Amino acid sequence: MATGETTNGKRKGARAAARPQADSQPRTTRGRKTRERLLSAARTMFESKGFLDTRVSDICDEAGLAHGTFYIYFPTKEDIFYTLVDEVVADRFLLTAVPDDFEGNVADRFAYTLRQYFDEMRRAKDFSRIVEQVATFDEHMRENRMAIRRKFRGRIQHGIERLQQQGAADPDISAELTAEAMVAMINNFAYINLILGERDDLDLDQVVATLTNIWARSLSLDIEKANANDAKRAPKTRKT
Amino acid sequence: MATGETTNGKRKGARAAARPQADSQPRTTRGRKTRERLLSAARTMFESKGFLDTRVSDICDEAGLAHGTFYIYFPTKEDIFYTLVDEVVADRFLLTAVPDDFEGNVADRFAYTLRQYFDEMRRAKDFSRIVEQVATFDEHMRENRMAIRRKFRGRIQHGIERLQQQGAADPDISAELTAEAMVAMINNFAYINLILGERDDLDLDQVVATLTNIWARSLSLDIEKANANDAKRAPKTRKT
Amino acid sequence: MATGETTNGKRKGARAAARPQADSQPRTTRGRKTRERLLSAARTMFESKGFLDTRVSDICDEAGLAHGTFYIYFPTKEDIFYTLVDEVVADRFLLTAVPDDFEGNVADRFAYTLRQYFDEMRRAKDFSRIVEQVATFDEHMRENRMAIRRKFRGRIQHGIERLQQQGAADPDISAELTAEAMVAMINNFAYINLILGERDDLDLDQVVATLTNIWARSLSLDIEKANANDAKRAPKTRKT
Amino acid sequence: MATGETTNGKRKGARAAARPQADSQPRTTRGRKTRERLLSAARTMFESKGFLDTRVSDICDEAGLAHGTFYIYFPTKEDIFYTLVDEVVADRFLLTAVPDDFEGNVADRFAYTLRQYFDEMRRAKDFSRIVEQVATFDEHMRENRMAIRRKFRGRIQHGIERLQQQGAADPDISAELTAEAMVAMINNFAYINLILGERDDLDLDQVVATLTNIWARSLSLDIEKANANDAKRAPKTRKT
DNA sequence: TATGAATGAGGATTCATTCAT
DNA sequence: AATGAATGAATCCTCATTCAT
Repeated sequence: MATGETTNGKRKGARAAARPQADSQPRTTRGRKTRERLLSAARTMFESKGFLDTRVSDICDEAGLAHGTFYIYFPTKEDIFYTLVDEVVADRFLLTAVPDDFEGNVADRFAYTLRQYFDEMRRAKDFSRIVEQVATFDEHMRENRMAIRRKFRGRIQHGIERLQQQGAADPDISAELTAEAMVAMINNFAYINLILGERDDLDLDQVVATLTNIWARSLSLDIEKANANDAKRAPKTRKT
Repeated sequence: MATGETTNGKRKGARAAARPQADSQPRTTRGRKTRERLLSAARTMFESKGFLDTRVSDICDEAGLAHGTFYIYFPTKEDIFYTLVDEVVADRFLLTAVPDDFEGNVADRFAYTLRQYFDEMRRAKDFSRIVEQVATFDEHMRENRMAIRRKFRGRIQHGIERLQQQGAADPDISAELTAEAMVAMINNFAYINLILGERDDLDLDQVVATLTNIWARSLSLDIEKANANDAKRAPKTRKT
Repeated sequence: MATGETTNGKRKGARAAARPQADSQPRTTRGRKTRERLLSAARTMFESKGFLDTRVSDICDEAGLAHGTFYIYFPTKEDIFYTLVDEVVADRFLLTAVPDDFEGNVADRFAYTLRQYFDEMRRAKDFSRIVEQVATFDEHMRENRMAIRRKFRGRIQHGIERLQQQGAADPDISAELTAEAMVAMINNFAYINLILGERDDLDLDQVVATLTNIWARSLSLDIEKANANDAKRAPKTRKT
Repeated sequence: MATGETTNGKRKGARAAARPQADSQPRTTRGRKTRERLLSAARTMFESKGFLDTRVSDICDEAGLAHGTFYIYFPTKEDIFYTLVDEVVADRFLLTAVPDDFEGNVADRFAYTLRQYFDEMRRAKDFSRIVEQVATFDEHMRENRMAIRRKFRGRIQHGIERLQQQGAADPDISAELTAEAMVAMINNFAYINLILGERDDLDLDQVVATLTNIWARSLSLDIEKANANDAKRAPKTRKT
């Protein structure tokens, strides 16, 4: 025992020490499967009981594994949650990209993106609710959410600025604040109505049309001008 | 998290047994003062540590009272929180009412309300954050929040419908969905920017102007027509 | 929850946070009694099972208290041990002081001190064994032991130096190394024979005589000269 | 700590069930090498983290082997430690033997032995510290230590008795107690100063001289007489 | 009312050891 | 022989809540 070691050494030392190999990638197929089982069970439990009410043992029970097994793969409950988020949510932003061969004007594109986003939210409804929950007390998760939001806002802001440059949108409005407002509107609309499911009877087509309309009007969007520019910018998508 | 779940589950099995008189109004002056001290201490602690991290003993320590004293006044930690919410947040909705003698058109009125709301949010910034946190896992709190939101949305929706009837707003838009979108926009804008303080440098005047503009444009608001009607409806505010 | 709070907040935060009031002095008689019961039970358990094998719950069971009660009074098992050591061992050094009216020469004084020390070791035999155990892995305890040892050695060294100045001891030996050797001899003799009880049949009188003799001879002590000086130094003890 | 207790109790209830062939000598070269790697890794870990803080998995990691491999060679952590002790410490006693052709009187011989012992202690400083640690809670180890000590003491006692018979040492002192005291002095001096390294600046030559002097004086050793006898006893070392 | 001591269910985590491959 | 996944008993510690005074 190195002089200057921790006090007791037995428990304390062990506890403080770097976690063994937890979170390491399993080396065998069996291990990989077990890890998957844990992730799947964790998602099930988080979605049904929430993050706070889910115990590590709940996850293990659900996965049909001993308690100790959990710690071979994940150091804490937080970690398995982060991993889930990365796998489930991370690429959500990418999903909303408009395909290259998309046919339609700038408003159609906005509507398309919106629809993608809403569909994804509906799909991952339960998990998304938990993500929001965790973000209210977990700094790490909050930052994660904010980063995605900033990206999202940046994209909208950038779109507005381009339209302004094209003379297709009111040059006097603040692209930044308007974008911020649009993100707030979209996110919260989805959270309240799709995730919390406050109103299950919503017609998503109508919703998308309404929000797209708000967006267009708030910019005083001139679709003709925008279209003209679009055509010039990406002629390849127009090739017969 | 199954809707209707307990708050956080930690003490699930805890004795929910016969509580003496907890939560009853204290009969003596001294008792009333103690209750106030607890409420004040609770708010301080909730705001600084969050709901989950605040222990009943933290509240008592902050209030300079023995742990047991707490239960004379409140049966659980949740209860003191609800009480606080009722006292702090309850009348938030009322605060946004436009005074009778308000001078200005319908957009000014919207802007005024918005400003009131934002100011209040800024004022109760810390507490509001905790309310949002609790609403993500506490059914009771969530319902509370939704009720306020529904009221808020109803007011906006009603306003839109009236403007439509007056021929001052596009009759083809869905007043309901548009109102829902506006509430989402306003609430989330305030939450992210004022409560979480993502951007502390915001010029509230500009924000209010931007959001009001979005609202107006999304309705294709015709202020002249709206004004005319307003004048007829409430001539008393125009007297002098 | 202050922005920038810890990650999860629920468990982690709590665990990392400053322990509540543990280790505070109990305010009531009942509390003081309970603390005493815990200390007494801890000593019993430590002595019978050793430090490592004693569980906090063992102590509580022995004391007839609930597990949680322990943590009202002591933050960890280490702490209750330190407290015990302070109460049981701390003044061991003082115990070996020779009384003011002691009759006898310098060798008698040495023998007296030795006897005191041995008696005390025998008395606290079981606890002393545990102290030695803990000192092998607990830095805090080790330092505690070393400090006492340094004091002890200092006293012996000082005694040798004085005798050398008086011309009563060989001036050519290293007072420091000789003192160190004497302490090693005394401590280890006591540890092996009295604490571990390797040989229960020891005649302490003979042991004290033997060790005193070794000490005297190793200094080439001249008792006559030492006595003469002693008489001069402390005539009051000689006043008939 | 009840004598005969398990080492540390942690895994008391652990399955002490049928161990396959553990501890058997490996039959292949590869097996022998693996066993060596484990022993070497174990020593490294024990020396750096102490016995209690060293996990079986630490040893395996250090050895670059899978955790399961350990149990092919050693049934428990204790066992690999005992094996190490046997290999590292066992012959320590032998090392202190004075060579046949040693030139010098009886005090020189004592000094030589002492020096050998101190050198060896310094060499195996880290491991020795751990051995002392384990001896405080492991009955098996304690007995091991005591056996060595008894041998050591026996040798010194025997030496004293012979000198007394030769008329070279005070016949009135207890050879047994004096020997016990000398062993205590030597062991503890080495433990505190060489193993714990309380004082790193020690001049070993001076230390050996001082302790040898103490030994000689405590016997009232008459070197001349002792030499004379020595010469008679072992004339062969004088041949040439 | 107020106090503060006592309770004990509850959950996280570790790690020696076994086992299937 | 070697691997590394799986096990689960064991222990620590917290804190909401009750109770005796």
